[in-house]
Amino acid sequence: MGSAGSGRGYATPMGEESTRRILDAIRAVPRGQVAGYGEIARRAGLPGRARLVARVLAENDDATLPWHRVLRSDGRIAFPEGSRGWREQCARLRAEGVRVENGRVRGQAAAATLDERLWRMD
DNA sequence: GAAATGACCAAGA
DNA sequence: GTCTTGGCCATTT
Repeated sequence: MGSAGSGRGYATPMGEESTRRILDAIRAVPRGQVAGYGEIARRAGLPGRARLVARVLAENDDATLPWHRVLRSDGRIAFPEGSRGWREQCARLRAEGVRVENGRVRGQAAAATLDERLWRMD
């Protein structure tokens, strides 16, 4: 593949390639299911870069992106309780049939199941 | 160029 | 169950 960037080898310092993959992975989450940052990062080909996923979400402008389906590994919402995004995510998850209890999502099993169900690499 | 920050994660107490 | 520590990486100051 041609170097999209100028002669500098890493002209693409994880700008669009990784970001695009992360967004793609998030979009791959089915409705009513949830995934963790680590899972998304791993699926995007960036193991250990969960923080990058968080940053991408914070910068994203896509209303069609199911960002509300992305939670912490504990199954908790990443936003501070009472915050705008917190309530938004909570409401949206509930609307999709996800059981949310006081900011905590009951469905860790769902996330684990997701791994087997959606991205199972035979 | 170094320090601080951030929608994080795993392990230990 | 909760809190703390160390570690990750990219952007900002």
